[in-house]
Amino acid sequence: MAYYITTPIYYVNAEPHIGHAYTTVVADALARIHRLLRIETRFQTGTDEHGEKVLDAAREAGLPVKEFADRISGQFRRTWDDLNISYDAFVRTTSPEHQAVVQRILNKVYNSGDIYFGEYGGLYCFGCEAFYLERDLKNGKCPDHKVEPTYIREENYFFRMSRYQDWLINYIETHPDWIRPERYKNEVLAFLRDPLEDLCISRPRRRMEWGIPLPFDERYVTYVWFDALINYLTGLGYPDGPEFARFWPGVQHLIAKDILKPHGIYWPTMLQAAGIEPFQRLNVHGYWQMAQGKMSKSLGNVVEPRYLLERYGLDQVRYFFLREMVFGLDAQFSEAALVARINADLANDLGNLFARSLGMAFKYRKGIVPAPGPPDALDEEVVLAAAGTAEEFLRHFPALEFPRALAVLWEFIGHLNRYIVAAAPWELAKKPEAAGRLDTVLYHLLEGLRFIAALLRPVMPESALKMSEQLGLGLALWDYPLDQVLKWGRLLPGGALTKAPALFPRIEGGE
RNA sequence: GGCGGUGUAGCUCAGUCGGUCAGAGCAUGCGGCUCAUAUCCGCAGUGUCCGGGGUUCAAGUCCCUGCACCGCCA
Repeated sequence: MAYYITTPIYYVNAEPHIGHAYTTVVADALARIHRLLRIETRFQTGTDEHGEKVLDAAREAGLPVKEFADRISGQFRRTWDDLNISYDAFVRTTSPEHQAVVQRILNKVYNSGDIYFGEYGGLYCFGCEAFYLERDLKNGKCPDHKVEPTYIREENYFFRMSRYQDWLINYIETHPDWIRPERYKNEVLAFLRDPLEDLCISRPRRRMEWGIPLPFDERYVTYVWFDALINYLTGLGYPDGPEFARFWPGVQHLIAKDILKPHGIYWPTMLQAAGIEPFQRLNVHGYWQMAQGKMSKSLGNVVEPRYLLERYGLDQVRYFFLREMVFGLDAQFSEAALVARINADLANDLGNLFARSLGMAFKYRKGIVPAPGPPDALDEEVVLAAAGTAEEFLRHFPALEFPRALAVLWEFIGHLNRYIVAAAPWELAKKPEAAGRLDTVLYHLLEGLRFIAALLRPVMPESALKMSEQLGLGLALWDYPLDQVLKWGRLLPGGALTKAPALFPRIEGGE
């Protein structure tokens, strides 16, 4: 059993923003939890570097296009490193390996007769890199770029996508979970109710040179989407790499809703034409809506991941992303909401629980993990709740139900906070005859915290590690597969706890 | 213009097959504890479940219709 998760390769015409960061954090969390479950995992991201828009952006920046692409690609990579993204492969479409795979696929499809040479004339928007019909324009201008398109007539190569329309419809209908959530599956099906056009997959070099040359006609370069989608194969060393054999077609693609069409229509038909099995699943998520309206560069409300990290902390941001957005739906983003989550969930609920538990262990037991005595009803409830939490969390999380999984975990955090009040260790500490009882309560608290840390690893890797260290756990125990880590009683009495600053400091002062 | 979707407490949202469904968290107010990051625990709310009509013994939950917002396609 193997698990292959991908993000889109990000287009280097602009710097990373919160939307890219969300997709990538989700992919990372999924990769991490599968690794912890000891499922062989491959996680790939990268950058998409060809095409007109990159050329334009480079020109605007006054840099040679390759240098510009290098720079932005590097920014993405650094941002992911800053976000603690555990990718196994970072594919760049300008790499020789990728170019070779693209050309190989082009040849294959060309030779099988699904690419033909033809002429097309129409209104072309350079910003969109797409042709428009008269009726699509708003006041004669491109609806996206507000620019009048140019009439161009040119000869190009076309991919016979239309030929695969019926196959695709049938495939979607016979694989109900192939595109999820359902809403996006319906959108693709709705689109397929109309006849599917063939896809223009070339650009004449004399007009646009920044792309991968067609292997069968040097006068043309490859249309950027046809080039980009193939990255999912490149990273696996298609066609002969051992990774390809192991991880394809068991791939989970992760995308935002704006690129549903290329992934839901171009990509599967391309694979089919190339004689490659379809991907396993397309997972589509929504947008972060900015409180001030749609995020756009011109409005100046683009939130940079780096800013959030520096100001609020890495794990805080990762937690927020997963807790706040239901996968597949849009969510509101505001710094106020982020601060509210940090203070309520991380500082008050979890951070404070951790601090008070360790605090009491130090105050009453010199920072040594005590040996538990026989449990009473209260303690047994904790053990039961821990097992139930782990079971539910591990069910929801890989199913992309992050808010639900985290809510379940926070239920348990609340349970432990209430357990403290009910058991009142400070009262027990006053009575020498209650020493055994106090040991038991403290042990249950610390062991409960170990469960929490273990489950939080995919979401907040650094904080989970800090918790683990402060609980005095050796890495040997930490590295067991998750299902073994999540057995009650693995925290060994006699272990030495460590004091440390607050895990998640409160953020004071309003916005 | 065609087809999704959404509209539930101040805010963000749960509400599976129509019958404790009128809920959770946050924010607010009051009370309690003191181990803790002025944290934690308990209690308290408030809602024309978008409007109107209908089906039913019974409707946020089904049907029709109107409005608002959003998305996809044209």
